[in-house]
Amino acid sequence: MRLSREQSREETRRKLLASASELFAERGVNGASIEQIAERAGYSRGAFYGNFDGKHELVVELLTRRTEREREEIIELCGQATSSAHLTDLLRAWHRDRAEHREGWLALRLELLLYALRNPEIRPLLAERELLAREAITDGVRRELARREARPPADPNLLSMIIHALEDGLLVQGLLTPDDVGDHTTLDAVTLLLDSWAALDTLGRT
Amino acid sequence: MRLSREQSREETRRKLLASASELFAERGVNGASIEQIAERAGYSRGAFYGNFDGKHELVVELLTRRTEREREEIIELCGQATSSAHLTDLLRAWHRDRAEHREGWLALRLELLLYALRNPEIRPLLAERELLAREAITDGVRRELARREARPPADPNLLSMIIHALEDGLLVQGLLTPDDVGDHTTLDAVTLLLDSWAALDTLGRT
DNA sequence: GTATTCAGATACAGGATTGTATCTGAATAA
DNA sequence: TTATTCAGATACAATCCTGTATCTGAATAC
Repeated sequence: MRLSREQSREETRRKLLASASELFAERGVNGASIEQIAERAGYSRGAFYGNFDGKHELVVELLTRRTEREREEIIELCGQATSSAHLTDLLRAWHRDRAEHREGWLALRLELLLYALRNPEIRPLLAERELLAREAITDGVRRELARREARPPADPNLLSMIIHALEDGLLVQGLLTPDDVGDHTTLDAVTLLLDSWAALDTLGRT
Repeated sequence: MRLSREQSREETRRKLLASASELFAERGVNGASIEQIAERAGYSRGAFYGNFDGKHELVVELLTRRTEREREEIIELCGQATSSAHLTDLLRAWHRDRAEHREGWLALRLELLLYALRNPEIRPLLAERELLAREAITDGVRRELARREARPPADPNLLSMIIHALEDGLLVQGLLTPDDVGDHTTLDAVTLLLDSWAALDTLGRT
């Protein structure tokens, strides 16, 4: 069956965005040329300029769609998590889904961070994703502490900020010193933090 | 006074490396052309190729010198720290020295990380710096826990890994959601962690 | 003081990238 | 069916970047 014009156009945009994601991870936003992006998607440079004003607009669209997709993933992950699911199980599932492409995923994240660093007007697009993730973690931390019959020993937003920041930081350390950071390290660290926060609250109440 | 050839050459290399650092932070390793690097340093492209085989060799040299400089900074910082200095004071001093150029510093760090991601053979050069920093933090954590009359509730290397990773992660979060991460956040977080680790040990011994 | 060496400048050729302008064939509308 | 519109391909001019080859003047060696 032939595609309608609208369908065809959307399909082209989708392929161009997917191709760009790959190439941005491989060669960087600056290192990937329009021609390479179009070619890998199976199109000519003309098709690219017919669908995007330029690389900047493509990046913005990419960020928008990525944030939307991650929102859905987070909602799905938390939705299927009954209150009985451990926070560490959620993190484990989250990391498992990204395990195969970990370096590529990190590369793209760092590239987009740098792009946001140099184009402050798009920072909110990336920030939204961080807020969503942190909110989900805040809920998880609350539940975990409740399970340990402890109350948050500090602002829950600080606690989830710590765990969320830790994920990024450990990803980087795992890249640079793989011998010191295994698959278990993040979970070990989070478990340790939850235990010690529970301990701090327990001790504080005596 | 005229410079000797050797001095002159070293001076040129120094200026080229400094210029490259700036431009890498501003426009990325890929986005900065040899010509721009040479021009900002006050030289021609010929001078660049006379001193470096190409951009790759310059990056390697840059990494080598940066690691060396950071090693000295860490040693100096820890050296002047008598055992009476708090870990948080050291972190405060460390961050203070980088406060003015925080975004540029983060940009360069992320650029070099991405470069290492795509050139695995140079990862050890970046890794060495991470190990140095983590060792210094390990010492600090040990002292802080001792001050609280507690023993490390887990492998001290994991504890320092957490704090070190946290620094990176909070830097990123501070960029994306500045409202949620102030200057005090890192110190708040580290203080909280130290307190809760001490609590966990205390509780574990009862 | 003269010859030599070398740091850095200049010149040039080849290739890559960009953005636009124009062309073609299929999808829509009449 | 025929006319029109539009997605995508092709062609082109302009720019930028790279790497090398050659030139110049100052520092070293004799």
